[in-house]
Amino acid sequence: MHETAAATAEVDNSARPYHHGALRSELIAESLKTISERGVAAVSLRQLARDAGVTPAAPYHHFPDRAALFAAIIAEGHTLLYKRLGDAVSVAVDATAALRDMLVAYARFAADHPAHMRVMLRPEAGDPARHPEVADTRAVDLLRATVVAAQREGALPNADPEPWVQLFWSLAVGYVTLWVDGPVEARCHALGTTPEEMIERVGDAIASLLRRPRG
Amino acid sequence: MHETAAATAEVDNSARPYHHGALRSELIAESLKTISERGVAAVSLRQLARDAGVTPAAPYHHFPDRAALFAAIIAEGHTLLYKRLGDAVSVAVDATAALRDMLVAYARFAADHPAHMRVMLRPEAGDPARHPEVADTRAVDLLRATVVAAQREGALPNADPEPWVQLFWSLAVGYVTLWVDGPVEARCHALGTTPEEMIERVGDAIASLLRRPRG
DNA sequence: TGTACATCAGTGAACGCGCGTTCACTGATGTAC
DNA sequence: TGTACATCAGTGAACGCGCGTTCACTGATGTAC
Repeated sequence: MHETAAATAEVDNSARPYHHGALRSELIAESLKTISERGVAAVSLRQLARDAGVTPAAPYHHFPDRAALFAAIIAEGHTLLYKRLGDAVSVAVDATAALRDMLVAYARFAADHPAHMRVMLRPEAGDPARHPEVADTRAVDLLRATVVAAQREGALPNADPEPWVQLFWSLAVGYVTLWVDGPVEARCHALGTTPEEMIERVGDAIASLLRRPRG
Repeated sequence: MHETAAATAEVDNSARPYHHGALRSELIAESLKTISERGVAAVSLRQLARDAGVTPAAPYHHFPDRAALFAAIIAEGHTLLYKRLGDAVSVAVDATAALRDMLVAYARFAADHPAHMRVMLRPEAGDPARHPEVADTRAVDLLRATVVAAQREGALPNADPEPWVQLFWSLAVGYVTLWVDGPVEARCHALGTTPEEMIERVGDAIASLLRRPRG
């Protein structure tokens, strides 16, 4: 076993190809792992290079600087999130249900991709001035369309949709902010529930207001 | 003028007392300035010491480590915020108005104390495990009392108040998250309004739902 | 199918930097008698 | 009122560290003919 292990280690070392082959995607994967475990601030290109078994200068062939890495993660996050929200809207029975389900889908996205979410909540990490893809508006455009649909259905007043857009957007962002690094986890535990269940109830609460019978 | 300035500089140097006199509060003040201008990550005890004209070791007589500084800022922020929310509640005509005005007051607090707000949105910076004052519940307790009052007034359904507490809390946190480092400023500008005005409209929107005539 | 060559994606060493924190110390302050 | 002494809040030097980034380089890959 000893010789075999030594031989294997030797072979592994000599067999390591000069070109990594998928360094860019591995750097992103390592970043996400670090962010989940120790936060955005703990990410360094040198550490990522070490994790990938590569020289400190190698990442610079894929990302011009640290902010570019974060910008790539944010862009990827926007695409994943937009997909989730689109799926939620497409199966909803009406616009009120769509708004409720978008909220829940947003929180589930955060639960399934906490590292993406953490970076998305710190857009300045991606240097938006130099990386405009950080300011992706697809999700909020979809939200606006859904708000307008709710207005047409009479669930929301027929006034300027923008305050409603801002309301639902803020609600989703606030919930995940309080969840990923804040007190929601502990609070839900103290209340005998879970963050996953709590966001459903919050969604039910706001939906109940939209559906309230009125004269 | 030359000699005077030189003399003054000399006097200033020799007149500088061995004891600073108010180092702790100056360190906090310098932190807040740095956070407003360059973000939480830019704060370092060495730089603060330099700003205060003091040796790098001096701050350690007031804060055992960097996290303790942030914990102190968070605690101060909680007290300032709680005062604002209490004032808002105390002048509101009914519970619906109180909920609306708490939301607006929360946003105004963030506008007036952006540095406090930024740190409060990153509770992990204050190492909550070692500094329990970071998890201050006065604001959310006041919110819960107001939600219960709204239920008594018939503005909200008489069910579990906690989802409503979570809803208003998330709404406030989300709005300021999107404001202090996010896209709300640019978005409001594009819409021909301001973040200060937008939060009023969001407050009106949610209040209109609570007041909606119903049969 | 073979070869020349451009390009790509690594290496390895080095740069300068600022950071958090500790240490033994000392000047200034305040308190007990 | 004066003095001894404990305590407080500074000094200045040093520690080890990891970071982002740049540089001249070279091995591997892929493409045009």
